[in-house]
Amino acid sequence: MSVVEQLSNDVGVELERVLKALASERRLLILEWLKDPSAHFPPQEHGDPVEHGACNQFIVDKLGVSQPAGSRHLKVLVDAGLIIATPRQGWTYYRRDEERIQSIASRMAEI
Amino acid sequence: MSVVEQLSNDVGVELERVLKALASERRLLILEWLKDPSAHFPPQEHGDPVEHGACNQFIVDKLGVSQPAGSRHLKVLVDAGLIIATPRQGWTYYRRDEERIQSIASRMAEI
DNA sequence: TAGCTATATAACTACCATGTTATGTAGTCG
DNA sequence: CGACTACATAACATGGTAGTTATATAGCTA
Repeated sequence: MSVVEQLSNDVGVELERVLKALASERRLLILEWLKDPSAHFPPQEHGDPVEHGACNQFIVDKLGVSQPAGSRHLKVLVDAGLIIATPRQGWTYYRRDEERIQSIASRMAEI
Repeated sequence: MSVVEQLSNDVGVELERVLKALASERRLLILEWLKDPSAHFPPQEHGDPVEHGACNQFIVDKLGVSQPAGSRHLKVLVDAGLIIATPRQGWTYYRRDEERIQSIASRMAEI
């Protein structure tokens, strides 16, 4: 199947959006950090870093941008389906959607 | 090797640029068409479509944008290393850099 | 309830991407 | 040489991206 024909697939439809989401050094860093939250962020009092991911605040701090700017980067990644947000006890935790990321990586092999 | 560490590689250094180049429906179409120039463009009087690719004019026409707009899309792809330009007898032919594209696809598997 | 914290949203600014038309440049051909 | 063609570049308009500060919302906690 051609890349263009894939534009009618669930992933293919979103291909341009996903690529736009990935085309940012800061968002690539976020995805990298989320591969191993415990290694990149301070210990969390609530929420298991492995199960739920890292909280917004830690990510924003590490990015070195304002809280709204970091929050929007995370939203872009969520909207592209690359990460999953889990609101919990006033915090929001983010983790990679590995299945979806893998699916996108497969499509990229056919670009 | 992590994605971030790859930022010191030849491909990794360019990862953001490549993703920005790919994050455009029009440029994805160009790459798709160049997979098989003979199937997507009229016969060329000069230049072998398989060896040198399709000429600027055909691509621009098929995109349906102005000549400068199409020309710039092609330049973005060239600058990202995704296609190769071959000036010849007043025309410029473009073909995919399959080796480079494959290299990028491999890196994407580690995103 | 009152106040604190975490996150999201609004409003604004600056910059980049992409489109256009106009023009420059290089090669072809009569 | 002069006209034509192919492509690149310049100049400009416009929309989207990404940053900021200010403000709203929601959940703890005393």
